[in-house]
Amino acid sequence: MSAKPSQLGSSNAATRQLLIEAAAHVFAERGFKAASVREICARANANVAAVNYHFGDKEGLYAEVLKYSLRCAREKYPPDMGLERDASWEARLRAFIHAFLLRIFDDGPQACHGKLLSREMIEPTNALDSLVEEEMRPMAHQLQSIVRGLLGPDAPEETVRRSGMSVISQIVFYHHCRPVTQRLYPKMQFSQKEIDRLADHITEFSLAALKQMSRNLKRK
Amino acid sequence: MSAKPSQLGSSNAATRQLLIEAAAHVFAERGFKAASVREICARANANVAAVNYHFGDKEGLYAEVLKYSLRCAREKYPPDMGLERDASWEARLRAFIHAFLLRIFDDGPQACHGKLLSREMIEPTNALDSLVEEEMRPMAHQLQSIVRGLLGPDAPEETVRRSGMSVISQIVFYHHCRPVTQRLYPKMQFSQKEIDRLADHITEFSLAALKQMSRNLKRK
Amino acid sequence: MSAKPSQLGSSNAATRQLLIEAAAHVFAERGFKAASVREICARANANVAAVNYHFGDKEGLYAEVLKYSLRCAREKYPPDMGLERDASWEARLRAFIHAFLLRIFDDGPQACHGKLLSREMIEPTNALDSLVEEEMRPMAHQLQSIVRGLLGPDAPEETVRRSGMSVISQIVFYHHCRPVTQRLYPKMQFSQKEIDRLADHITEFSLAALKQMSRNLKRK
Amino acid sequence: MSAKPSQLGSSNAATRQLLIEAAAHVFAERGFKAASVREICARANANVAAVNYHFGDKEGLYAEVLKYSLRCAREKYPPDMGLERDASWEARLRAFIHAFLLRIFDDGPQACHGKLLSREMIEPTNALDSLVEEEMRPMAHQLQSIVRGLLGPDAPEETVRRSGMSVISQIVFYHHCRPVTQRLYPKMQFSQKEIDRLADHITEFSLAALKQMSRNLKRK
DNA sequence: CATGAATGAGCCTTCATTCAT
DNA sequence: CATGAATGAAGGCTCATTCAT
Repeated sequence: MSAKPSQLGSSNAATRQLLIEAAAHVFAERGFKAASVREICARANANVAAVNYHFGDKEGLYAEVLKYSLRCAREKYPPDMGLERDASWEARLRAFIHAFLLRIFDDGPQACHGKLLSREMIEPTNALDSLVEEEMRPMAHQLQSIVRGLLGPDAPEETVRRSGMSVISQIVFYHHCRPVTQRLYPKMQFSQKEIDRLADHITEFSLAALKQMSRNLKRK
Repeated sequence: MSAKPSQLGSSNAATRQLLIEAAAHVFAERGFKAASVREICARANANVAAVNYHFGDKEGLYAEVLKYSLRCAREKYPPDMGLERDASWEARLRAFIHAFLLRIFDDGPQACHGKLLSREMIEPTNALDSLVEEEMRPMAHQLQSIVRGLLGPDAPEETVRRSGMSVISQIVFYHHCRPVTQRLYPKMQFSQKEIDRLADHITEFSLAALKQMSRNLKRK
Repeated sequence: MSAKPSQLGSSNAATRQLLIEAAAHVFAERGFKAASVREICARANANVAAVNYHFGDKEGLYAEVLKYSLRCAREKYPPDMGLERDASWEARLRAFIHAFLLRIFDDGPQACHGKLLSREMIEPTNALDSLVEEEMRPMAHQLQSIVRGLLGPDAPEETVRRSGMSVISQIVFYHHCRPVTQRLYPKMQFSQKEIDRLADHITEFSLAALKQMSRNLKRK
Repeated sequence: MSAKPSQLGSSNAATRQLLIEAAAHVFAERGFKAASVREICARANANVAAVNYHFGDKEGLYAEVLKYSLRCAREKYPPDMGLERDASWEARLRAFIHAFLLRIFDDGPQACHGKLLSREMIEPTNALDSLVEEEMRPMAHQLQSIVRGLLGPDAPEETVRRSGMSVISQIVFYHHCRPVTQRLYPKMQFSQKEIDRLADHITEFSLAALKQMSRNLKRK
């Protein structure tokens, strides 16, 4: 309830958490190098030395931020996407796309998952390795099984893999290239509704492609 | 008369150019903030004060680098892509995709256009506005005319626009998410041949989607 | 009832002692300023705040370390050096030199007396005053009485005092200038045997000087 | 004439020199670790960044200080000590002792050679290696030839070496243990006159020892 | 009583920039 | 015109110390 967390009993964990959330914001906004420990601590109402005390150094804090950001994203958008067991491939694809879009565009004050990942793409840190294994590979598998379901059992593995990437690329694009798309089409806003429409389009485009490709495969 | 004459008479312009090329490299590799004027000058065999002398300040140099990088990319990969006037839409799409991929993956010492753009996506500078108008909007128009050619005249404008983005997203993806794809599939190398195959897949996927969508439109 | 009980009942005094011994080592190795309370506490398996709790502050700990180090040295090398009452002046001189050498080169884990004193020479603290009175003055008197015994009753007081310092200086030298002597003569090791030989030489040199000076005095 | 050296043409070299002299003082007074770049720069009327600009870092400055301090000592107290070629061994010994004492007690504002060396004894840095080779080994040789001259050709090499150290130790002692001697004998001041008397005593003591030892050798 | 958490001053270093030459 | 020298702000980090528990 008070501004200074030191009055609460759990001030240790509380300060730690505040630091992580503040850092997520600052790292997302400025990048690792340009982010300053001082700014992060100021946002968290903590002392300059708090980062070194709790996380060893700036890098340690960053690693913790990435972990936390991933955990948040997973909790908020669980990998099964709340689908029924017997959902059709089409429904699964739509759900996957929709959930991924939401996850990536979530700028909630606690995570900034999308922005942090975008920065990892440009300047990968050691944290990326585990991130790929823990988060991205499972999702890639999930998507590939959907794609295979749609392409049929005769599709070569490579086609499945590449088509999966074609689907994901469309999702990621709107986040990554937002500065360009917003300049190209200023009317475009990423409201909840717009994201829904986006999901519709990506699903439609991808389904069309996959169905047609499936048909092409049978023809051969 | 001085002890250290600047090699040649044209050293002024030459130094300027060397600075820009060195800076392109460093900005691409480290980002604007983390790039240091000292490193740039060292690479260009120039004095520490040279940047401020030639470009006013670090930002001025950065703007010049972006301009130069765009100019290089345009010269190397001209917008018409060397197509004949009467080429089919399919051929045009393939050419567009292929040229774009090449352009984005060109890490030539003089440009680093792809990496610089990637960084602009995450932290847009003032330079992005003109970049969008001069480079991206024309390309977007070009692509949209191709897409419209494939979707047919009845397709709503928005569908054309979004489908264009679906095509571009697939191209951009492999560059932007390279750190992830390389970790997911370590065998994947972006050799010339691989880029060709990539272009084939993106073209195939996109054509399949567009044709199927065109069919869907007619059915209605 | 607490989760981490402090091992034993006597942990208070035990921790104190552990701190002193750890501090002796660290202060000797790094010097007062460069020694960090954290390192000392870590070596003593104690909390960071333990130093301030037990000794007020870093300086308080240091003072206690010096006291302890002196006490240890005294116990191990008692001032009478185990000589018989009726030993000759020559024997006394030899015993004094030998005992002093041993004391100064003792790097036992509990004392580091020599190194600590060396540092006091360079940056005297308040503790030095009492150290001089309690330790050095008695030893100086002891040595001077030996020297007077050898120089004879006619020797002026100042000659006695200075000759005493000439003796002590030879002893101290090998400890203080060890880094240099070891570089000059790499073979030189301060084994027990070597220290014995050292004592022999210093005794021989000093006795020769004192006898000759005594003869010179009588001649006048 | 002005406080700010930037008005002089040679401000670069001037600032450098001022920094070295200020640093010599501060390093001698506080030791390497405890000395602060800020204090050094303040004393030299220079900016905090000046040290890094001129010497790379604190260690670089320290190395330069040691070099400079050695050069000063050499210029002021040249190794030949201004003796005539045919001087007797006794005269040479006296000159050596006197010159060494002066050198070690010189607290001139430019060098602080003695104090810096004392600190090197306690915490040797990389610089000590070359210092030993360039300065101490030549002096040790010089002294040993004098000692051999006095002990005669029959003296074993080791006796010569150790006797040399016995001489040097007496010289060094008064500087190194000054805090103790001054507390033991507060009247003792290291005025020019006192240093002369010190030289007399050390010479007398050493000559007495060497002559007596030479006699002992012959007797055998 | 004894301690884990938190503090703020201080450290060295790097930086883009400016100035006199 | 072009540059080497110098600047001061800001960076991350370590430190001895304090305080509530």
